[in-house]
Amino acid sequence: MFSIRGGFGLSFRTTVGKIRGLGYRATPQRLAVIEALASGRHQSVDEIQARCPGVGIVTIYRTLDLLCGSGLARRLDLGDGKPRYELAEDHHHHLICQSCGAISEFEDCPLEERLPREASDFEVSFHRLEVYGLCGGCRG
Amino acid sequence: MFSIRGGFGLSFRTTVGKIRGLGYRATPQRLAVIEALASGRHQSVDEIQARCPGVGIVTIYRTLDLLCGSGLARRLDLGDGKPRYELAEDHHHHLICQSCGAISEFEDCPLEERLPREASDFEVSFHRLEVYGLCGGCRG
DNA sequence: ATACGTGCAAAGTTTTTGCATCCCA
DNA sequence: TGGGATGCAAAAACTTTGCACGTAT
Repeated sequence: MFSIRGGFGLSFRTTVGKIRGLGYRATPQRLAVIEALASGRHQSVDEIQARCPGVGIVTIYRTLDLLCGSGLARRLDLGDGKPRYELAEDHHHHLICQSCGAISEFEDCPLEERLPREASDFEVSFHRLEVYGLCGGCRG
Repeated sequence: MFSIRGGFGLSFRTTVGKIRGLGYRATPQRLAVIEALASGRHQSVDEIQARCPGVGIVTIYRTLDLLCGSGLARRLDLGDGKPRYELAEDHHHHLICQSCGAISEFEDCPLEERLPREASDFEVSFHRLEVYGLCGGCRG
């Protein structure tokens, strides 16, 4: 029922490893959700479900909660109202076109160790950055 | 019914002005929503509604859509699943404690003109940054 | 055996839509 | 007065919960 093919990326393997390390079972349904997340960025619940045939929507929600609660995945709001999910390991940020809604990514984080001084009383774990504007196509 | 008191901040006035400039009517309900937004940051729909007695929830949703669609307000996801709204003019970023959920802000944006080179084909309009970690109280 | 996980169905929330009424430019 | 705006009720969409059955250790 759940054919698990080979050739996953790093994110998939490390995420599965961490799930086990945390004491959770790596069930076929969970593997399917993680594989779905590993195979594309910023996916909505719909898109994740479409990549997990045979897995109930309730299990998908519970797995996403589990992953987000463990810090292995994160939920994003990219402006269209739908929550989107990504594996946490994959650090990058988003460019969102306000005209056509296209989402692209960029890898080189402009923050690095540049986080605010005011945050001195705050132990930074991770951050999230989204840049909005107009993509090449929409600028015309 | 809608008592509009004086003494608003800049955000309130400029937002109302822009609403009019865009050709929309500045109705009492819209003013109430804008006033609510101007009086606190990152508020949920519930909180906004509580500050707008007498305004129907449908109107609140429609006004938030109008404001976000016009770029006068923005929706945020600060990790707790509830959408939150803020006036766009007020540029700042958030620190979110992963333990207690407390949200604080910081004003000095570490990005400024530091936005990515890859974005050269992208006309930046604004950005959003959220920093997650542990607040002073939760670090112990 | 036992505790964890899944799925169905139902309940709960949140958000959107249809439509009649209201009201300001 | 005429089109924009509001509000109610209903519908739709989204998410969570209860519970019985499965399934790995």
